[in-house]
Amino acid sequence: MISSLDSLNERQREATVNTEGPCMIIAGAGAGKTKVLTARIAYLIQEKKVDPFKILALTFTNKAANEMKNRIEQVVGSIAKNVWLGTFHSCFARILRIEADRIGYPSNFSIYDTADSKSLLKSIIKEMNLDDKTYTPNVVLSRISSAKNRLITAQEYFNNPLYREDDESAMKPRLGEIFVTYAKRCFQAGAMDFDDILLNTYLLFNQHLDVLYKYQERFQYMLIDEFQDTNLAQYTIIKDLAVVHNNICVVGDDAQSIYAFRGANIRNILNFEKDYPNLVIVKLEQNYRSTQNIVEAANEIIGKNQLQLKKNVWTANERGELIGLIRATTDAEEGRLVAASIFEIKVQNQLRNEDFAVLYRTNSQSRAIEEALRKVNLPYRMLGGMSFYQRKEVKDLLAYLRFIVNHNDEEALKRIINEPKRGIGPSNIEKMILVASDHGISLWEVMCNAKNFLSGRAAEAVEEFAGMIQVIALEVSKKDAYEIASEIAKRSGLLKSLYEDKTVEGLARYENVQELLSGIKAFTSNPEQADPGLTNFLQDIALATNSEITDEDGGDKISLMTIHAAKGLEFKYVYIVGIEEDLFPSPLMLGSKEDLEEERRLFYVALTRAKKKIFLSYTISRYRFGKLKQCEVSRFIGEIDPMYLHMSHATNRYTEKLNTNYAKQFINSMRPMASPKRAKLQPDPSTNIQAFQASDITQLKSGMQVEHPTFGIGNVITIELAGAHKKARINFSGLGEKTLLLSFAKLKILSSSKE
DNA sequence: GTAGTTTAGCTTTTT
DNA sequence: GCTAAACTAC
Repeated sequence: MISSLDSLNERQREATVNTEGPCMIIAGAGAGKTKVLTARIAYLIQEKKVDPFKILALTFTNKAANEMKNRIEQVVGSIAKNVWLGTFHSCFARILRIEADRIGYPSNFSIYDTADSKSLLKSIIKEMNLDDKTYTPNVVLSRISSAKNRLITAQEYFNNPLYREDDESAMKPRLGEIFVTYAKRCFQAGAMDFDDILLNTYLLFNQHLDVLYKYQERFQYMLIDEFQDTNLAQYTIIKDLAVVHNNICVVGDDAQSIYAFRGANIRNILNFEKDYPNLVIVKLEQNYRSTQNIVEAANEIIGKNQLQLKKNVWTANERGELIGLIRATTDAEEGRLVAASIFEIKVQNQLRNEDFAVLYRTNSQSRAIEEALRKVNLPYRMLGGMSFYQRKEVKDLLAYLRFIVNHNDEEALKRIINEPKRGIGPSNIEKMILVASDHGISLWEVMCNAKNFLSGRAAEAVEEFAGMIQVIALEVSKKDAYEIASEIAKRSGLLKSLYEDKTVEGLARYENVQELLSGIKAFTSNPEQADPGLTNFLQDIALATNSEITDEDGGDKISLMTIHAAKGLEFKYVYIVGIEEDLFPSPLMLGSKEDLEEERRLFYVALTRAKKKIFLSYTISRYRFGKLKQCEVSRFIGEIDPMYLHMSHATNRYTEKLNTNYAKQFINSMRPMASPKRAKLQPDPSTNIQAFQASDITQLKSGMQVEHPTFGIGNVITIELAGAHKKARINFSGLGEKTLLLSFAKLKILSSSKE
């Protein structure tokens, strides 16, 4: 018999073996949802002898997909690889690649990420001569995105007077036009954005019934993870696919629906029964993860919501410890207190770093925590945030690769045409775009014949660039992804220009590119890799966001991440930081009761990550947008019965000192002194700018006297490394303090001062 | 016209 | 705190 069935309780077993017909598993937090899902797939393969190729299992994140794949493999062996298991986006993209020609796309279509989409929208808005303040890319994209998630195409949107009225009353009457242009440009570029992957899959199935039949036939069994987070597009596609075999199993927890902002519709799970009257519902209500205190406090929070399915989450675990409250004065102190608490608990209980996690509402909160952990030498790992693949230099190299594969990829071309600088500036690009639209040919074709349209140096630069791309594009079928990537990195001059940049940030960028290259190497040299080609690599990378590369250094580390990223994970000790009214709930989510309920579900998700103990921390002041702001305790803390809470010792030491006005006083004392009146920046006539020779600024230290060609003579106050930049605060005589970015500043060192 | 600097402005969460 | 746009100098 299957070993995995043995470790299941009665309900879990029921959810596992009930394979025929529609089934909904409502799984409370920590109830063994992943366990059931994997057991179910293993059961299908081993017991029911179902061909793995005929099983489709969809998740939301790559992380969840990978974990599930590994667990199934442990039970059924390498045959597990044949299961169609992946994120909605990656599975549908796979189908779209196969069937691309049916909807007029090339099978090697590019995938635009959010940055690409916004950039394209920006240029469209500019070309249409619209005010970029009423039509901000953010607003336009979210409108387009939500339309696509509701299966509304650009044309339908444009033709429907209802949407136009909506947009007109929002003072954005031309949104429909922008949408249509955007869709056209994406199509011409052979590119899909994230939402297109869903929308086009839907259109493919609806316009080509033979294709739909093929996949309906193929997917004999379907499993959907995190069903509460599906949007209309996802739900409709699943439903269409399930028509023939009707073996659809959805797993979810309405209490953990936290993606409405991206179109998720909690009603998909609340109303699922209406679409499938003979639905079997299994509720997994026993929590195996957390202590009684945690389960009860979390239940109390989620009980405040109206929109939810009835269930009774309970646990047989010990009562456990109370929720610790940590109160700090600033975000930096919050970091210190959290780090100190982790250190103390770790030493006292002989725990590992990986038993701890720090969760926050926004990625920007990570900085203070990181600094504090670094100071006490606690190793940590950050998930999400500004991911590796979003770094400029990484995106640049990937854009080169994308463009080599797809010469129509407009956004990729925009990135690389003058990066590194090769003398093809905005006005020349403008010219070529004009020529292209006049002749009805693509920008790429213009570039290949630049001599006919441009003059002199610019034409040469363009042709050289185009020639380089052509040469390498010819090799795509002969060489693997790594060979192509390292060749283009060298020949484009990208590596060289980064190598020559000797600043701290230049060095980091160079290393990032090298890291990307070795990542590609790992991809091509993986023995299980059937297709090491560039096209395949790009398809893989486009939808793989962050986790992969960070997971490689799998040492024993504390986890730092947003609450969203923590869904599905568990830790012994969980610190939820920044429980403040202007942060969590997010002020942007207080528009409606439903929004607030989503924030409350988010809080619920955070609380239920913990096995042993939760710490909630807040501070009375916090740096935001570079300024110190006063904060209030979040309403969510007030929603927890005080019987579950206690103030931590560390906090009391600080709270003793606090009086009622302390926060205000503190902020006032921290407020930087009013900057001196800006003097008009006239170059000092005594400085001969022509002869000005900058010194090597890596030598620069605080206390030195320096000369700037424009600002004159000043004293270096501090040199600080702020993120990717190195900055110097310099007090110039007569001008006051100025902060200069050292990577650009031209400074002459006059004295090496008191060293 | 292009490259080099400085400043303004904006940040929820993710595929 | 970081990026893109605006500005300035070549």
